[in-house]
Amino acid sequence: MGITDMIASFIHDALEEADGVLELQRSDLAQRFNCVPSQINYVMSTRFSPERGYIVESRRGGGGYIRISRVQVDRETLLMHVINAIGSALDETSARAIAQNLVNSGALDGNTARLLTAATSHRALQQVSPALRDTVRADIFKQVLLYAV
Amino acid sequence: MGITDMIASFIHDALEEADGVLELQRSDLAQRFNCVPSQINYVMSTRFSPERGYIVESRRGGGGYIRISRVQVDRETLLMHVINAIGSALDETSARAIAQNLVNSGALDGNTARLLTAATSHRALQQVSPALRDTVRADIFKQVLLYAV
DNA sequence: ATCGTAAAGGTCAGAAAAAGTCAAAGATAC
DNA sequence: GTATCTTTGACTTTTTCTGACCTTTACGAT
Repeated sequence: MGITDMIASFIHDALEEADGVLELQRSDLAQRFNCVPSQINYVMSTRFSPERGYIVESRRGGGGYIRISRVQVDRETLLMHVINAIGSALDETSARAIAQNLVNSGALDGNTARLLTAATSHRALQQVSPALRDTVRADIFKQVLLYAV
Repeated sequence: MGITDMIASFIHDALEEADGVLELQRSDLAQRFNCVPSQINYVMSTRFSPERGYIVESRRGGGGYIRISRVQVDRETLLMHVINAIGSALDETSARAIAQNLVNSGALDGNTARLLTAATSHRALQQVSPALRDTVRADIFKQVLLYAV
C-alpha cells in the first residue's frame, strides 16, 4: 500500500473517531508519515474531494489548519443532484468515485454500486469507440440511477 | 507448454491457495516468468476472462496492481449457462427476457434485474452506433451478471 | 498603525512507477 | 499453406511522489 492510501486510511479512522469533523495540521501529518507536505494536498484532492463526499477547508499562517468534514445528505436529493451533476460525459474513475460516495452516504447499497460500476467499466464498454465511451458511460450511469431512485 | 499456460497455471494455484481472490503486480509476475509485461495482459484476456468465470480489476500508477477473483462455483454454473447462451450479441428484447428468466429462477432479485435492464436499455445505449449496440449490450450484460450477487 | 518575519498552507510541473494498447513477428495446428 | 494462437516491444495513459517557489496569517518591534 502506497503512502497516499496509508494517510487516507489514517484520516478515515480519525474522522470516524471524531464523528465527522477533523482538524489537523499539514506539516504534522507529513512528518508523521515521513513525506513532503504537499503530499497531503494530493491526498486531500484525490481522496477527500467533494465528489467523494467531503468538504476540506483550511487556513494558512500561524496556527493554520486543515479541516475535513464528511457531508450527509438525504438519498433522493443526493441521487437527483448527482444525476443532474453528471454532464454528458463521465470517465471511469469519476464513475467509481461517485458510486463509492453514494454508498458512503447511504444512498446506494453496495450491491447496486457494484452493478453500476460493472456496467460502466472499461471492460463492459471496450467495444465502444474511445471518443464515445465517456458519453455512453454517462448515459448508462444516469439511467441506472434513475431506476435506483 | 507455452509461457501463457505456465503463467495461467501459476495463477490458478495461487488463486486456490488464496481462496479465490488474488492481487499481484504485473511487472513482478512478468519478471518471475521472464517475459514482457504485456504478456500478462494476454494471459488475463485469454485465460481469466469473464466467460471463464473470473473478474479482473486493476490499477495503474505507483502501487498499482492486478486483482483476479474467481466467481463462486454454484453461481458460476448458473451464470456460465446464461453467459454462453448470450454469446457476443444481445438485443434489448432478449436482454429483458433473460433478466426476467433469471428472476423467475431465483438467480437474481427484482431490483438487480431492473437495474440491469436499465443499463442495457436503448436509452442508455442511444449513442452507440446501431451496428455495435447489441455487442456492447452483451458485454454490459455479462459484466453485470458477474458482479451482481 | 506599520513593517518585518516566522509559521503555516497552496500550486504546479516534472520524475517515477505502474498498467494498458496495438500491431507486427513468430509458432502451431489442421 | 493458411488460420489461429503466442510473444514481443514500442508507445500511451494513469497515478503517485517530490521539491522549488508562492501566498496568507499571526505576532511583535518600532
